[in-house]
Amino acid sequence: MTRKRIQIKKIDNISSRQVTFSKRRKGLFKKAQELSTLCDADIALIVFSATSKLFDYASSSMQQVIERRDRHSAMHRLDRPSMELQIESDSNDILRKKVEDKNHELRQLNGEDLQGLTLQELQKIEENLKRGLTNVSKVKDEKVMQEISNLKRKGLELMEENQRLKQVPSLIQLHRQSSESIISNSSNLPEDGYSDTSLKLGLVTFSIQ
Amino acid sequence: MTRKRIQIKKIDNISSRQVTFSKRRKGLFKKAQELSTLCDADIALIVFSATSKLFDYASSSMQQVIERRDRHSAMHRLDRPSMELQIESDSNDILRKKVEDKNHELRQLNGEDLQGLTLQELQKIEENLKRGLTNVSKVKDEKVMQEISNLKRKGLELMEENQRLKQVPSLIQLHRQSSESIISNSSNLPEDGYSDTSLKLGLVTFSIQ
DNA sequence: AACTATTGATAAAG
DNA sequence: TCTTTATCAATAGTT
Repeated sequence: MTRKRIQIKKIDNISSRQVTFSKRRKGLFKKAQELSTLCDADIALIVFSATSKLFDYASSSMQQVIERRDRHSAMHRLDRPSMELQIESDSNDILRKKVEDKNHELRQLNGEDLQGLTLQELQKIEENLKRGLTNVSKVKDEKVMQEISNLKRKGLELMEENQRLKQVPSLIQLHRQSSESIISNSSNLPEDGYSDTSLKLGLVTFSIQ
Repeated sequence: MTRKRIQIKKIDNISSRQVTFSKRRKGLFKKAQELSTLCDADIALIVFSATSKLFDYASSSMQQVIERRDRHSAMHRLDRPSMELQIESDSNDILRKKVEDKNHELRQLNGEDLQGLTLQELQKIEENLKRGLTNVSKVKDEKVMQEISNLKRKGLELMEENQRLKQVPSLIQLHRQSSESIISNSSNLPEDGYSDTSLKLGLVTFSIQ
């Protein structure tokens, strides 16, 4: 694919075959991961080199993808599949079906997989979405209003606290003036007030989320 | 990779995600085959689309590659948790959990079970619903417009049919006047026209759904 | 392992 | 989906 176009047939030269294997293997795994990420696909890739080295990748879990494929093949084949796995996971299949059904429902609520639905069905989904949106918006708005009133209340409390604190320094001065020896004791009240304020500031910060 | 570089993250737009999936899937399978041919590698590739469609490729046989990998893993596992646990990862309990999670998600999209969510989480759900609603409405509107144009076309056809039928009675009268004995015979043509019309009316009713 | 000329893959648009 | 086109990405051959 570059300096010169190459034919897609086994590379004779061993070392260049190995080099090409390294380069292309890297590219292949990258592409697999990209496809998985971009398109939300579930992918498993297994590569054995000519020298029997194993390289593999799975977007979720290898075992899971392989089992999923086994089930898929079994479901879509009317002849005789290897029934070992089928017996083993019979009850699971029902649950898997449920999960897939729910996923399908969720995708439809996101506007996917809608082809083939009747106008009635589409309208039903649309109505459900509108109802859900109304409900969610209502809850959200309530929470917003609650947050706002919380913040306002806390703001008010802080302002009141500040007012009180502004009056404290003069109090200290009064104490100082009246008795120099009691300074260490008289600081009890002001310090309590201060730590209480910082606690409230902490609450505000926390509740903003 | 082309008109513009893209980020490797899930593609939001549904249709372009599907288009990209088709293109890249094709490319990925081609690369896998090329690597297998060029470097004599044994390769298995399994891809499930987001809609659970299966695509797979194996240079030899899928089962063979998978078994080879199992053997390989078995030989090289120094810490493997005895793959029973891996299979177990999809057992009933986990699947039940998945079903319940999906149900919870669906309820939340309907505006239930929202207490305890943060403002951010609520907003995220709200956004998802809006996006879904937009997508669903778009599909529905397209379908509505299609239905309308279908009905218009059928209406036109019926009008044309009516025009033709209106000209038939005079034809009958002409026949009556010329020969009283042929009345039963001459009614063949008009009756065919009539039954054809009612068939079309039936189709219209049917297609309104 | 690095480089780079070239082909290949593909995003966007129709 | 298919085609076309402009670009970006992968990589064959080379050092």
